[in-house]
Amino acid sequence: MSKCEQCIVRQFSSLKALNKEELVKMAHCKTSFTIKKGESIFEEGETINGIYCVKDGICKLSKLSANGKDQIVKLVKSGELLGQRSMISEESTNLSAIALEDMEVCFIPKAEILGFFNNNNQFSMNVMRSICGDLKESDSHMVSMAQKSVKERLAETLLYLEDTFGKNSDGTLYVQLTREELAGMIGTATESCIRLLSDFNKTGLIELIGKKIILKDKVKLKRMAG
Amino acid sequence: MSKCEQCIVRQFSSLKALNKEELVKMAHCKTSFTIKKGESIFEEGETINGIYCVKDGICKLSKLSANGKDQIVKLVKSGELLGQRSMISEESTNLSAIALEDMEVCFIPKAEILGFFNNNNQFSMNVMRSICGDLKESDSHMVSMAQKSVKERLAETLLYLEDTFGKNSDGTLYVQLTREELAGMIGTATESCIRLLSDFNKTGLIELIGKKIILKDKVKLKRMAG
DNA sequence: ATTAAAACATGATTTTTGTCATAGTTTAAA
DNA sequence: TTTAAACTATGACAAAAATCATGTTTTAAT
Repeated sequence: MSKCEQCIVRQFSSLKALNKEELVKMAHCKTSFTIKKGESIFEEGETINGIYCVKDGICKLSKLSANGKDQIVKLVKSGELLGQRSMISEESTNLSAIALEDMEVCFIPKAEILGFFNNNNQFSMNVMRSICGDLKESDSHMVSMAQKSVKERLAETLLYLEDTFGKNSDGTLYVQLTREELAGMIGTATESCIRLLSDFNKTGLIELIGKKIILKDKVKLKRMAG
Repeated sequence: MSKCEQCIVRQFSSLKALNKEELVKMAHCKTSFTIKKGESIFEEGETINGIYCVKDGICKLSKLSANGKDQIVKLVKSGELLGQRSMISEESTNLSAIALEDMEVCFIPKAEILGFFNNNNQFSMNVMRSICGDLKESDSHMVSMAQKSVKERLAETLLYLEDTFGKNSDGTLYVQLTREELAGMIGTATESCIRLLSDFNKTGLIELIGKKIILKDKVKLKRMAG
């Protein structure tokens, strides 16, 4: 059992408000495990009695839509928490969390977190702020979906991916999504997504190296994203 | 200055957790006012130092999109609170609140609410739950926008309007939205919205009486909404 | 190394949706 | 009460996006 004190999650998430004593308590009740690429941390509809800390790796939060397609609602990277909403609402999860690469996560039982809520106002406020941030993001995401064209959404999403997850030394986007997953992020058919990537490639906005993507003209991409 | 004890907002919102003493405190610092149909309670980008209680009336929360259209993110009715997210995030509002009918609202200053946060855990949990509910709703709304056709979204929205706000004695939907606003809810062009309403009318799903709408076949509408 | 499955790609076609134009109707203000 | 502005409605057309078909490439399993 490792300590939580130096954990990346502690540095970046609501957990930063916890004191030494609380961190020790948490270290004692947490369970750590690894998730292989493609495996799920939890699935839509599942009941989870606690929250997950993402120590390493990236996962997608997705929701199955009525037409059978997976819509990706959000990507989550190391340092962030998962499952806060379900825990607080005392409901089953409305999203599935699936690893996009191998991951290391810790599970903290609900009782522990609720204890922190009662004794540490700063922690409660942090959690509230984090959820409020998600809400704002989700609302603005919703407006994009409703009002922007697929082309605009693709440009927007490519910029988001580079800004949030960075790029490899060869300049390609770090997050490796399949075309189907990228289509699932922007809410379109896989073929439409592929076709637009092809267009972007031809017009010099991006460069495709196999299935990897380099953003070549971020200024134009930004203008296109609106 | 009226008491808050019997107020509808106290019955239905997070405020239900407040005790008598806290309610008295709140009654002393609140300011009540009326908002005429079409007027705004606050506008996107404004800083609001507190929250609003909706005592009477319905308003729309909308966001101006890049293409100049107003996307309606949510409708809020009496008994609900407004502005929680902005207050907690300590940011300006990301949405405008505009009255769809004459309204009565109260404003509670931020300091007061933060005081309740510190002394009343149940209240904090209620606020968290309420925001978590908004988040879940927003995520699922986003998936609808991304994955459903305009026709499906219209059917879905009409059902939502009747279920949430009810109907008049003549069977027409209680909330009176213009076609432009309805289009703004489902994320489409006004003309497309009007055209589809016309189709729904011709196929007996709904009946149009002037600009009022009656849902005639909710079963088929549900099936269509998917 | 071979092979099946998954992922990528592109063309052809249809459906959906947006835009522009025009006209009738309702609403609210002078 | 009249008059302008806002709203509703519909047609014609253009643009955007989905679907279906087909073929290639990549990946992973045997």
